[in-house]
Parts: sequence; C-alpha cells; structure tokens
Amino acid sequence: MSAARGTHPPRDEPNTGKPIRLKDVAAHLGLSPTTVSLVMNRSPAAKGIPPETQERVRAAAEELGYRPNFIARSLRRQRTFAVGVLLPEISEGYAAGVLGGIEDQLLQEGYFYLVAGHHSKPDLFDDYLQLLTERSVEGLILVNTPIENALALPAVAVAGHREIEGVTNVVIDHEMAARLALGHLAELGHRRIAFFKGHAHSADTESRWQAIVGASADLGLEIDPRLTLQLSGEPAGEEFSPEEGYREGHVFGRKLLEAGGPFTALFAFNDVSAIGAMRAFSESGLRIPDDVSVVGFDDILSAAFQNPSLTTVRQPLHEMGRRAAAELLHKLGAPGEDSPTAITIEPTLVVRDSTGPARDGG
Amino acid sequence: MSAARGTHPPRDEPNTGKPIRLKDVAAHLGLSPTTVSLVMNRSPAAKGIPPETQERVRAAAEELGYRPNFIARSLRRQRTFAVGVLLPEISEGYAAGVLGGIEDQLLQEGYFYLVAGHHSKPDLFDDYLQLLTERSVEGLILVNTPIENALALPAVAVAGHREIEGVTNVVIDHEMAARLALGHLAELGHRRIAFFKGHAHSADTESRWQAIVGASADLGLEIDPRLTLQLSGEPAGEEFSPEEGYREGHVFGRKLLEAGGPFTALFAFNDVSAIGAMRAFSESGLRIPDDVSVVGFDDILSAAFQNPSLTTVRQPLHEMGRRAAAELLHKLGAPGEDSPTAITIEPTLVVRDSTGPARDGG
DNA sequence: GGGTCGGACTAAATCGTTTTAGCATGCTAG
DNA sequence: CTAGCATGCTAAAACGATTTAGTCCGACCC
Repeated sequence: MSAARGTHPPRDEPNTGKPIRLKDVAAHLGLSPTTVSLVMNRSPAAKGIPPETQERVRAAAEELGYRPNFIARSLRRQRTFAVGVLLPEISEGYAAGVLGGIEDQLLQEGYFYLVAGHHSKPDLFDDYLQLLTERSVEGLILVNTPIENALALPAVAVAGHREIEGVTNVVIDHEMAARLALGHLAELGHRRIAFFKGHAHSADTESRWQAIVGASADLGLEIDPRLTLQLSGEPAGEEFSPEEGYREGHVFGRKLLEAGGPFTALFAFNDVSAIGAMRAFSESGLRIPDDVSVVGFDDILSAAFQNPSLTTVRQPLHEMGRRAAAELLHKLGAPGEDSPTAITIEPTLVVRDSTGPARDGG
Repeated sequence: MSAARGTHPPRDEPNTGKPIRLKDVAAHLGLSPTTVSLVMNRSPAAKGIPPETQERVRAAAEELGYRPNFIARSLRRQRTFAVGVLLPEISEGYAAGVLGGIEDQLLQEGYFYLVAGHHSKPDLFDDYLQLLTERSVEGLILVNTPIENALALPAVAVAGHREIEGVTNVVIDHEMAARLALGHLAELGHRRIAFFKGHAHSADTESRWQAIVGASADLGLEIDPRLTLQLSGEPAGEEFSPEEGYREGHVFGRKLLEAGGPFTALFAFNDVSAIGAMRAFSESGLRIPDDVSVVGFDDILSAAFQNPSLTTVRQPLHEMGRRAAAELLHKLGAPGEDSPTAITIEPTLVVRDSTGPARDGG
C-alpha cells in the first residue's frame, strides 16, 4: 500500500528518492530544524542569525531540493491558503466564466480553491459546505448558489440570492446596463421597444426591471405593457437550461408579432431568449436589424456567432470572479473589519449586427 | 490574528465555539484518543472493543458534533484525497466541459481537486506542477496540456499531446466519428464532400484525417484534394480562439465556393469553423441544407442555437472527464499495476437542421 | 570576580490525527 | 498454583512543520 508509486528511476536532478524534509536539511548542515525553519520563512526571529549562516541554509535547501510540506505547515499554522467555491455546475457558461476570474485572482495571490458543483440540489449545499469546512478552507465563494442561514466562514456571493448577514454580494450595475442598452436603441431612433422580463424567482429580475423603468423614464421612452412578456419557463427546481430559454424566446418572439402592437426593437432578458426571438422574427420574414433590432444580455459565446451577430450587454464574468476573490482575500486579511455588503460591477455594451436604425420615426 | 473570525453567535446547534477535537471527545467519555480513533475509523483493530462502547463513542461524537480535521489526518496518513488538474483556461468551453465530468466523478468518490490554468504558457506548467506537488495532490489530470517529460505522480491526460511514459491518454474514437459523419452524409446521397482539416500542430488533426480517409474508402467516397482545406489560423503560441476559427471558417467557406469544384456537403474540423462556413454559404445565397449540408465537430453550446441548427459529431466532454478521473482513481488504488496507455471514447452524431438530402444524385 | 548582556543557536511543545506496541485484569487449563 | 490467553483498553511515537522559551558562551562593566 505504501510502496513507491512513482515507477520512474530518479534522473540526475536533485530529486533523488524520497522528498527532503526540513529535518534532513538541518542534519545535512549540522544545525537544528528550528534554525532552518526560521531562515526559510524569513521569520523576524531570524534576525539573530548571521547572514552567513542564512546563506548556508538557503544554499543547502536549494541544493537538496527542499520543498516544505504544505500539509504539515497548514496543520501547524492553522492556515490552508485554500478557499471553497460552491456553484451549480462548472460546465455551465456563467459559472465557468466567473470561476475563470476567481482562479486567476486566487492563484496570483498564492491561494488554491476547491470546487463543488451542487447541481442546484439544496441538500447538497449543506453536504458540500460540511466537506469544504472539514478540509479547512478559509473562506467561501458562492456562485449562483442561494443559501439560507449565515455561514461560519467569511464568504462572498456572485449572483442569485438575497442578502445574508456577513456575506458580500457581487452584483452587476443594472442601472448602467439599462442605460447602455436603451440609450443605444434610443440613439438609433427606437421609441417602441419590447421587453422580456426574467422569470419571477431570479434575483436579478426585479432590480433589472426597475432599472429599465428608470432608464426609460430618463430617456423619455414609454413602456407598453402589451410589449413586455415575462419569461417563466424553467422546469420546477431546475436551473433554467439554455435550450429552455431559447425555446421560450422563440415562442415569445412569435407572440410579440401576433398580439403586440408595432415595435422596432426588443431588449431581451438574456442572450438565449434573444437568440430564440431572432429566430422567430426571421422565420416571419422580418429582417434583423432592418425591421427589428435585438439586444441581448450576458454576451455568451454564441452571441458573436449568430447571424446576424448579437448586440448585447456584457456581464464581465471574469472580472466579477476576480473581484469576488479579491474581496474574499481582503476579508481574510482583515478579519473583524466590516466589509461592503455589495460590490457593483459595470457592464459594457457590445454593439454587433443585430441593432440598427429604427425603420421609421417610431 | 488568531481571533475568532466567525462573528455570528452560536445557535442552539451542537456547534458551540471552537471545533471539537478527537481529544475532546475522548475526555468527555473518559476514554483515550486511541479508542475513539479506532472506533470512528471502524479500524479492524477496533474488533477488540465491545459494541456497547463503540456505540457510546459514536453517540458522543454525534452529540458533540465532532468533525475530524482533514489536515491532521492527511499528514498522518500521507493521503490527501485530492488530485491536481492542469488546463489552459477554465472558461474555455472544452476544458469546462471536461472539468465538469472530472468533478462529478471525483466528488462522488470522496476526492477533491485543485485546478490551475496555465493559459498555455509552458513555464507555468512547471510552476503549477510544483505547487500542486507541494500541496500533496495524489495524482494529476492534464486537460489539453502538453508536457515534456515523465511525471512524478500518476497522471491521466485528456486531449492534445503525444504519448508519455506512464500517462494514460483519453482519446476520442476518430474512426467512429468519421464513420458517423460520413455515413450520415452518404445516406443522404452526398458524394462530393468538402473537408476542413485541423491545423498542423493539433494532436487530433492527423488521426482524424486518417480516419476520414479510411471511412471514405469504406463508403466508396472519393476525396477531392481541391475540396480539402487545411485550417492554419491560430496566432503563434496561443490556443486557437473561437473567433479565429470562426473567421477562418468564413474565409474558407468562400474559398470553397470560388475555387473548389462542385460539392454538396462540408465536414468541418470543428463547430466554429463550420459555423463560419455556414455564414459564408448563406451570404452567397446558398441555402442550408437545401444547397449544402454542413457537419461540425464538438457540439459546442452554440451549435444548437445556429440558424439552421448544426448537425455535428459530439465529443462527450463530460464523459471524457469522468473516465479520466475514474482511471486516475483506479491508478491510485492499484499502484504498480500497469494501466492502459489509451482509453477510447465513443462520439455520437447529433443530427440537426444543417444536413439534408443531396441536391441531386451527386 | 560576579553580574549582565547580546549573539547564535536549540530543546521541546504543539497542531490533530493514526498506529504500533503494550499493559492490566480476569478466566481457564493443566 | 501458575502459565497462557483473551478482553478492553491506553501510552507514546509518529507525520513534518512552526514557535515559545530557553541554553550556552564569551565579552564587557564595575
């Protein structure tokens, strides 16, 4: 069971046989482990050790290829330099984007992270929370993961849940998003704009809609209730699947054409529903953007590959992940000190080919 | 520095104050830590301990909310139940898909994993390899990560590199992929088929092409060199970006129309180039699939959202990740025993709207 | 000559487990 | 009566670091 696992013979590198322990370096030098430890860690207590000895120690460590054992060190210092990340599913575009940012920031700061995907099953939240805690992660990042009660560890949440005592939320600036999208459309001369609202249970839905209402007022646009449809899809309990959103966009696109009044643009709740709607429009013989302009939200990868490519409000997922990680590290570095309840991220407008001048004066 | 970090007062749960140590449970029972440990681990040596005592121990552990400290345990047992994953970038679709499968399998088996994204910078490979090793991961999974020399740990690789002593490769069954795609086209009556080959440096390119040549022969199809174009894009050193592939598909699509002989179908090297080509075709007034059928490869998310939706050969990324993880765990469980150098995964054909009967007899 | 001080280290405790090697005690067999 | 053997535990040594509290030695001061 404990037999050598590496079956390759040692090369002529310092890496001969078993790993070198601190004790080995000490023995090799005829010094005590304490001294070596102090030097290697550049501990303030090492000021009593003459530079010449310090150099000797470092040289020996280098020569022997000494690598401190992280586990032992973690045990002693009660520090793991690891955080836990809870998310619905890695392979989903949103989570993957955010995770990319988290990763960049954490690795850069010398941290690693453990990920657990709970597939939106609430009982798994707690299980994984337990497991991560047992593994002594120092903090948590929740991506799109609603939790009930306060957490035992410092935490930052990205997207999708109400406020929790002590948890910092990273949120998109909905006001700015609305201003960008509607400003762009208004500038192109659009006055009658259709909207898809998010489904009722999404955390973003309400604040985004409020922002749209506000921005419309500022721009002197009227919102026609007949032109606003609320997405509702999402099979009970499940995270909404892209296919679902796409299908609903398709259906609602048709609905707009049938029942709604005249409109020259659509601001969808997200890219997949925008793409579905675009398809419905072209099937009805409408040309995009000549007859109808369409703006999405998210900037998923597919957005750029549509025909026509989709103008959309980009959520900088990577950046959001980065900020979340940075904030968590900050909390870890300054415990007690209270941290913001929310961090606002600025979206950007990506103008592509699905928007153009309004057909007529509106 | 070591002040309490959790600022929330204890609830009426077993979780009061500091975490409970093994020693605490022992003291609470008037037993030794040894006994508690033996019982909790259901160690074979615990057979000498009467069931009644065992029950007492377990009850106390439950009551006090004892959670073994994973770090201490890892140190003692020289086992971390963690593996390292090296990949170019999490937010890339391919890696995210594979990682999803890795995660499912690992968590299910009680393992966690540490991820490092090297952004295709070779010097980072080694750095992260070091870091992961220091953290005592038990094995490695390399996704799309070419390495030079043998590794000190058991490893499994998914995609994209030559054979390395001791590393098991998870690869797609290219023969089957070619048979599926070309069989489908042949059945629809296509005889003159255009191809995009992968760029020269990709590991998949050559084997896939050989498979296509083989399958064509079996099906009695002839390959016209004028109808095969080799993708070459990819800015030096970089991982090929989707945009790049898309653009090249677009350009090559036009090239086919201009210079190539007549053809009724295209089998692209991947989905993005297929999507680019589709766009070029429709811009030239060709209708898909009426005039030209298109088959992609990969089944990226966008494939389903194209207009028309893209018929493609799906690489079961999730499954590949799962298998890779399973194989690694197997290696860990049975060290010494030699493991396969390759694991072959079966692709599937996803038939959508971009393929249809050939315009005429071919 | 005794006390103090600084310089250069080190012994030993500690982190929270697991594991090896035993130690009492009581009963049975010879 | 005692050797032998279960039975039911436990003491203590790991694992590989970090850290607290000294030790030892020589120089300096009065």
